[in-house]
Amino acid sequence: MSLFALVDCNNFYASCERVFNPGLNGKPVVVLSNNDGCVVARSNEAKALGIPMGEPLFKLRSLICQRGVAVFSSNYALYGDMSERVMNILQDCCAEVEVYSIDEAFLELRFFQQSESSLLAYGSELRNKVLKWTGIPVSVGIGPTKTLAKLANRLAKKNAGDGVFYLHPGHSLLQETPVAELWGVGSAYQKRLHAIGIEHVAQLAAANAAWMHREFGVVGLRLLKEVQGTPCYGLEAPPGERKNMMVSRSFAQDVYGLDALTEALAVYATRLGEKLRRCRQTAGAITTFLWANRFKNKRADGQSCFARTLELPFATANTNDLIQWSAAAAKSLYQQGTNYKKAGILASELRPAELLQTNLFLPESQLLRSAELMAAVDQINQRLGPGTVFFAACGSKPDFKLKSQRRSPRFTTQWEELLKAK
DNA sequence: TCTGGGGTCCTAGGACCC
DNA sequence: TCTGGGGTCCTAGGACCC
Repeated sequence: MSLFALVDCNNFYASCERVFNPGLNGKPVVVLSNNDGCVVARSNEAKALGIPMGEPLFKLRSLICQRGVAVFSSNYALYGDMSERVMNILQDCCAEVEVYSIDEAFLELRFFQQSESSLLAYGSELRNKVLKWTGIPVSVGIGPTKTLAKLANRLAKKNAGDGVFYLHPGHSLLQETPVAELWGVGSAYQKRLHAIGIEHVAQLAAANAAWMHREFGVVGLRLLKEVQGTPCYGLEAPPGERKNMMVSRSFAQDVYGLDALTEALAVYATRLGEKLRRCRQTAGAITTFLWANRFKNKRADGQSCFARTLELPFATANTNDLIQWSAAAAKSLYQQGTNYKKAGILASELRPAELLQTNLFLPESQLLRSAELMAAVDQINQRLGPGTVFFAACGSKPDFKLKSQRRSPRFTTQWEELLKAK
């Protein structure tokens, strides 16, 4: 029988903040999205106060004051580094690991004694090791498919045990677990399932396969099989070969002018170039997006998303190229009088940077020179801090568009920000 | 006043070809 | 005038995930 474990860090961002600030233990903690807009992580105490995921900060002001909620801006340098430490430990403990997101990983357990007690013991050992070595608490869910392991993880968090749960397909808890708790069931599927009387996971597991296929397509069929204990998904290879790469941000305020939009896009193009070069990829096409403010749309037609895709004459990861083409696309998309709230650039048709692609008008030597220039820029920015060198198109203060007023120090990645003894 | 930033997969429909 | 069947590729949009 196949066996998967899902290891998920508890309230990951909030836990990271606590590792370096133990005074936060037992207190409500929330972490905000970029721009300090919404709540994206909550400690258990914050959840108990009824703070929902995704709630905008402005709706929480009074609660935060009254209950002494600690509020942090996202500190991705810190979270990314802590994540790497956790994942390294998991990879030491198990040969087959898929890092699924910044705070969770699937493990495929092979050659494993499959009694429930030995599985639970293995989970506890993982848990204790990660907690001891990083300070991050994790929960472990184990089951014969990824979907069941994922659900087991939820149950591990909910049922105050020791944070480990093993779920087999016939488990009695499935009779009272709502289908919405399943991985792959969002609000749309939930509504359709409810409409035909399927409320709980056990009811879904008893559904007819042909009928599921007809009603919900292959996605629904796989969901059914997974819930029944037949794996349809294995561990995925690391996303070395990503298909797209995106950089997008909301603006702190609505933007009306083309110049300001172009400047913002230049900043995103810079980030995108860095991301591409870090992964040794080039983009064969880029799509430039502009979004009008969807909460206060001032357009007569109400349209809010505008996009233009450009097939590039040659694949590139050069910041200057990305800036030029995204600016050209923005110019063609721009409409006066629209209040823009967000913009972004998507790189697609990614291919390895080693495959230099030239054409008649672009000799190889020129491509090599441009790659060297970019490498030099990256090196300087790495050594002296991000944004030390940048293109003039980004304006004079490249980071002016992001609000991040409550970020904790980057304890583990910047020497100047090391935790100091008091 | 203030509302995240990424991604993936699947399906349907149109264009085009033999 | 009649107007098949099968395949591929592309795109837009929906649904889901963290």
